[in-house]
Amino acid sequence: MIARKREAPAHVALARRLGVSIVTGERPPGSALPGEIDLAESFGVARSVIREALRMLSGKGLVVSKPKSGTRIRERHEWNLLDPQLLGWMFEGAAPPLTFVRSLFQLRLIVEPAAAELAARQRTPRQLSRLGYALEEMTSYGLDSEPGRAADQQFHAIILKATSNELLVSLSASISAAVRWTTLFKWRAGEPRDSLPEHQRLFDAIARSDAAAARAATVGLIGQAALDTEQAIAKLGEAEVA
Amino acid sequence: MIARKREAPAHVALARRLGVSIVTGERPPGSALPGEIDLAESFGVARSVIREALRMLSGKGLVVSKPKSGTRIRERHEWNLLDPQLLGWMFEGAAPPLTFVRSLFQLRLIVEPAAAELAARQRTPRQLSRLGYALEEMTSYGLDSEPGRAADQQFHAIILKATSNELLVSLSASISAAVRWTTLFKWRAGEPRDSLPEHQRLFDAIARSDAAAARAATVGLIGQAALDTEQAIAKLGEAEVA
DNA sequence: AACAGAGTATTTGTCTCACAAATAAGCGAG
DNA sequence: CTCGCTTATTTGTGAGACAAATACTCTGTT
Repeated sequence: MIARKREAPAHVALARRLGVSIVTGERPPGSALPGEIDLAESFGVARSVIREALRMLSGKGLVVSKPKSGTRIRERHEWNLLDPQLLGWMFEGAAPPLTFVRSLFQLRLIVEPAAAELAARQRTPRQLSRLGYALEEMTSYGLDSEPGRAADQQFHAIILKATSNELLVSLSASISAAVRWTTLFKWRAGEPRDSLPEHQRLFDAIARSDAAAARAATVGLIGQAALDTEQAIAKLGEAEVA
Repeated sequence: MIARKREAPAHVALARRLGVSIVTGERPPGSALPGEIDLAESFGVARSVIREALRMLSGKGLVVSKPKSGTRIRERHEWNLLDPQLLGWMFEGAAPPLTFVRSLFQLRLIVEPAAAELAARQRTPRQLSRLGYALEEMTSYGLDSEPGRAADQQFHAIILKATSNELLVSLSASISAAVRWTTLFKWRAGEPRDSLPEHQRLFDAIARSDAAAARAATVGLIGQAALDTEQAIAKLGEAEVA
């Protein structure tokens, strides 16, 4: 059972519902949302709840409100796409557009190999040891188990932290929120290839502070994930059509 | 004259004030904000305004509210550092910490050269022509003028768009919000070196679809900016101490 | 008929008050 | 001293009213 938060406050739940309906394209950019009074009525909550939800969305650049003209959905390029919540919302409905998934993996291929290089150069012995422990856990539990996936997240989080660049950490936190969903897709479409050997290679490279090898291993890891994910989406796409 | 918005709504202004006081470290992570009633009183607004401002901040991961325990400032690594507004707030007070500026330029050195490579490969003739126009304007107005700086922004925005990767666009939009402030610092500390030759090199590389040269030119551009900015901060730091 | 201006209606923005729900802290029993 | 209950405080939600801004309409003028 997923450790679902018992119950989010109404304004948070509302922001999610509205946010999902926007990022999935159900409500297109340029269009106007119903007035706050109408929204409150149709969702069965007070106007204050609606307003607080809208403020969260406007903070992410999704909407803009003006007196008399109402609340309109902003153009997609004005959205704060790197917001972790927003990225998560992208994967709430069906599979996201293929172009978006490709953009995501392209960004990963730019950022994460560079991060691995930095980590290989700057990691402390303590970080290396924690990295080894995470790798052990991944190996023993396997990527198809919950603790195994948690160890995987941990593994990559430690690498990021080792870069000692808080912007990189923040960026990858956003990305991994989305990656988590692509991983889910992969498993839903069938057992993907085993990524443990590549993880092992990455660990070894970081252990001997070999930046070039760390980069290569990361590129391999992401390239493999990109392939598997594309195939999974294609497969699930067929299933949906059928 | 800067096209300053006449007057932001109270909740937006409030979010900014509180946000700045948080990201500048004035209110440290872990500490609790005053209660909503107290905040409303001290700022002379209604509680609803306070709440809407807090919802914006919580959407950016800055704070978390719980009944009875109040609203607490979250740990820095939980912040959504890539939020453009948040990044802007970092530069509102005095100069930001040197480590942060270094992280920023390190991230630029990872992302923007890769983007330049992609742009060199994928740019359309139309984009190349617009790029040339922006370069012309930069040359004629000079980087020390407002229209010149606007053309500079435009120049880099076109390159990003040419990557046809919306996540890269979003990321660089965030970054450039911050870069704008570093540029200001540079000019305040004295006339920086002329970056037009490097811009010209970058344009030429993109024009002949030479990805490697585009990367090299971008690395040069950012490296130069990083140096100038560090010197500027050091200089201004001296001035402040004196 | 085209246009400019004032007026109006609608929508968000702000304020007030009230109560519900959750929970941290204090209190008391064992 | 520990555990469980009570309670007080704080956020969460609700209802209603008025203010402010502005898109729209309607009128009067050219």
